[in-house]
Amino acid sequence: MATPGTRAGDADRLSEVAAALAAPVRAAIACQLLSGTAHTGRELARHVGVAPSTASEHLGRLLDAGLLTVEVQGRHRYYRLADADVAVLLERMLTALPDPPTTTAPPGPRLPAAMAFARSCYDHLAGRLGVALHDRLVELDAVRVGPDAVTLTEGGVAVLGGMGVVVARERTRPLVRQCLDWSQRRHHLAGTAGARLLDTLLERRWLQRSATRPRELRLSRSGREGLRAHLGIELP
Amino acid sequence: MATPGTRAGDADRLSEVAAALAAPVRAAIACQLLSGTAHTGRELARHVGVAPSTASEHLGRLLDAGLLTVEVQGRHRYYRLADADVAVLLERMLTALPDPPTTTAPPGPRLPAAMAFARSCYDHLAGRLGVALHDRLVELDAVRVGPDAVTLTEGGVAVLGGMGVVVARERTRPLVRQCLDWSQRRHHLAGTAGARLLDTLLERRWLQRSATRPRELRLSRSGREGLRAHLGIELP
DNA sequence: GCGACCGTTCGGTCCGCGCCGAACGACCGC
DNA sequence: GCGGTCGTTCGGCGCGGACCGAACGGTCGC
Repeated sequence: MATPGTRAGDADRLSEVAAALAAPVRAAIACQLLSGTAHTGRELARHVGVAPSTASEHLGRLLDAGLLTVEVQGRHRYYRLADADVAVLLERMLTALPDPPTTTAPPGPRLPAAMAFARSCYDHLAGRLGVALHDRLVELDAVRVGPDAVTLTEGGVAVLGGMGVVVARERTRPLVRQCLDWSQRRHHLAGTAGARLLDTLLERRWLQRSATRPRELRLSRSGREGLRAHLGIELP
Repeated sequence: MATPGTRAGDADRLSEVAAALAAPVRAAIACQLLSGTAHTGRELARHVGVAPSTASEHLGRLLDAGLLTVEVQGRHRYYRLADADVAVLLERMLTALPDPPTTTAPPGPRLPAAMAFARSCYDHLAGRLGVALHDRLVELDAVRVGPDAVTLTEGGVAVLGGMGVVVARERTRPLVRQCLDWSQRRHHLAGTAGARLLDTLLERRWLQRSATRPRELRLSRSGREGLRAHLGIELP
């Protein structure tokens, strides 16, 4: 299943790694080492602007955390990232992190209190309904979630076809893709198939756009019945 | 370019986010919120086992770091992850982090103390020197790294030719290939070109095999100068 | 061997942080 | 209005971490 359900140990390990990177000096060292090259302690100390003894302590902590490896060569000790996993982790953090420090945006238009049951996300379906559909399609093996890619199965093409959704492979984007729902923090269905699905549901009047907030969607009676008939989903 | 070249600000922001997650309590809160549901401060306090006042401080820090959003509703304050980016970041960290805490591996058969500066890997060059050569050749566009394949460019044939390395296409294997260096966590050059390169360097006495450990190589003075002259590499 | 250098360890200072209990303001239900 | 609940802020305690300079063991070059 897509939702991991983090267990206690995860949080502990997470905090360990985070603590190892919490000091600006250590974060700078890690970034420096991210180039893949090895560096001596003194080089790193000079680069981040601390005394060699201080750098040594930081390097020790990074070693303890398992983020670094040291290689002794003569009177030098070359530090490098422990392995590819660590490099991947840092890269992911660096690419994914930038939440700007939340410059005050609190007033604004005030969110509609409750997350919409169904809403559109770009050109596909999101919200609780989007997640429910995604999960059901996975359950039916219409969409198959692999370690790297998500694919639409033969059966999936048939299931969608039965609902009047015609999917044609496009050059520009994958047939199916998972999109993380901010409100649900679960995946819903994106990609060409996701877009065609939304189109069809709107055409068939299974979904209708709200007059006041065009991104919000309402499930009609026929839509509820249609989804139950075609996919076996019970909706409130 | 493969190496992203992280800048100073990156490291700072990295340490900020890391510091926000460094405390076990905060990491636990973040994991709890990763389910996507909002929680009140007291709920979170109870869940992670601290006093409400303590939780409040932690929540304040997470807010400051931009990882959380709060939504006031009556006398309750519902905390949730700030946005999908944060969820993605946490997910990535949780999936990518597991560097096991470095289970003690010190005893063992004792590696030859220091990783060889240069060593042969089958029939081509590995170790730090192998990686340096590989990187430099990529930099010079002598070797071009594509998404699927690695190719030797026209210029690359010329560069190698200038060093006396004659490469001829063979039936049995690709001209160039990348070989992952276990000690360096970087690629070095393999394939026909890699083999011919090592041959030539040995013939020219730029490299010499160690008497005691034949796979280890020593870079001679002339080798150092030759590599600087032909490839512009500065070696220690 | 003798210096020169590299890196770690040690002692010491200081700041910040995590934790709590108590007090305070905000809000709900009655 | 009045208690009860929720959450924050405030003092206060104690620990751990960050930093440095000085001292110590290893290694290289001569």
